[in-house]
Amino acid sequence: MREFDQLFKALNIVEENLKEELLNVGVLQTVSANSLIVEKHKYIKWLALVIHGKVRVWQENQDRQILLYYVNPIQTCVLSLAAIFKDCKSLINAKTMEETTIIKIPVRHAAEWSFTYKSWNSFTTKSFIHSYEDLLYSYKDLAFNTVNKRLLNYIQSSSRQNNSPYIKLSHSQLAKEIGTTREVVSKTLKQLEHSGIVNLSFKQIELL
Amino acid sequence: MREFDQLFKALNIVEENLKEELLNVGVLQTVSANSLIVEKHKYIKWLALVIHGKVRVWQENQDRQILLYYVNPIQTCVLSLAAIFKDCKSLINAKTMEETTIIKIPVRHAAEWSFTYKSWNSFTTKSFIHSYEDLLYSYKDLAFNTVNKRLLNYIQSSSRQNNSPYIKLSHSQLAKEIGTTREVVSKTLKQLEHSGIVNLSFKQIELL
DNA sequence: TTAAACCTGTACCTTTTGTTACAACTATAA
DNA sequence: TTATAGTTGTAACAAAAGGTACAGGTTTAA
Repeated sequence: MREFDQLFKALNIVEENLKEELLNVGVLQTVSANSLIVEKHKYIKWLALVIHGKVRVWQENQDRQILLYYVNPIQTCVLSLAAIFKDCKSLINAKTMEETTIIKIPVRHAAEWSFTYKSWNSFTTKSFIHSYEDLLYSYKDLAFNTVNKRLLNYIQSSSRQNNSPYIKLSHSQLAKEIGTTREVVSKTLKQLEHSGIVNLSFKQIELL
Repeated sequence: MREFDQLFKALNIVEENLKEELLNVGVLQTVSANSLIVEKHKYIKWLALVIHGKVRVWQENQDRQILLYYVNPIQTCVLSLAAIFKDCKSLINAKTMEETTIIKIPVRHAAEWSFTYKSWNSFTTKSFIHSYEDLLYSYKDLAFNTVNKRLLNYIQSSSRQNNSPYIKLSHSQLAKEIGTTREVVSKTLKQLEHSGIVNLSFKQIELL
């Protein structure tokens, strides 16, 4: 299975026993775009590891949303990880952004392995730490920066990550990334355009 | 050593080898009130476990602050934990609120043990999860609630935790808990008082 | 080609939050 | 007792963010 080999390589899994266990209990699955794969308040039964594709993880409140993070290939949703160990309900939502290939692992195994296999332990620990620090950064951003600054931060980091000056999102999508409303994003983007920082066009922002 | 026994009990440490290692490398220390024990941008060399006392952990930006959490006895600062595994600089600040007894453990041991000892693995994992979920809650609160609501949330949870209707903090201290300014807290508290939700007196808020 | 759905811009207004400036109050230690 | 350091209250204003309403643009698919 090519996908499992990719997984082993990405997570630096060298233990033959762990490879075998993963092949035994892991379920390879392709999920179409825009599928809710983790839902708030529901129990998590599987740990999903993304092989190809992209998953968006967010929190919501009525009609507003705020992004937590994206899960890119060979990462995992740390919220799933948390739920494994606590056997509790999800605090977040996760949806595929495009057709996504995942390997699903029943939660109880994922918990056991963190003690049995060094590479798995290292993977779960790193996932937690990375997610925690990421959230810490977002928290500070939200606490001390204005929408203007947060929007610019988002655009800059998005541009950096995609290695492109073009951000292909509508204003309402952007609003749901940074936790505000569409109108505020439209106004703020116009300000940024007048300041010569971005160029605006239909469903696209160019970072100058 | 009474303090070490308390630690073993609180963390459900049963492995004799781990107990021995902790006794060997752990350093028992009493820190006076208002000491900075973790400083932003500095390397973390010790993992501190609080036995008695209380430690405040926060983020800051110029003259503003926002609380992350308090470390109460037999918990640990998860930020220290994170730094252990990454050998990196602290993203936060931590200060003792009162005279505090801690057991300090050199970071490299804390990392090794998470694979060697089941109870240690369980402790570190639970610490991460708890901290992550806590931060997730705070993030959502900050993203979607007004100062009024966040202040009330803070007062209510503080009252619940201390099992007392009295919150003994000045307005400027409260401002540094919820990430705003003193004037805003004063005004908001007055609103809450007029609504019959609290009684205000010098350095004290009574939750009705 | 046309309807429907979604996107963008913006005027106007409200609410929330932050800032400045001052006056008065309280606790504490010399 | 009295200075002093910190606390509280608040008016007046400014800036940031949110809400309403509507006009007009773009895309897509029937």
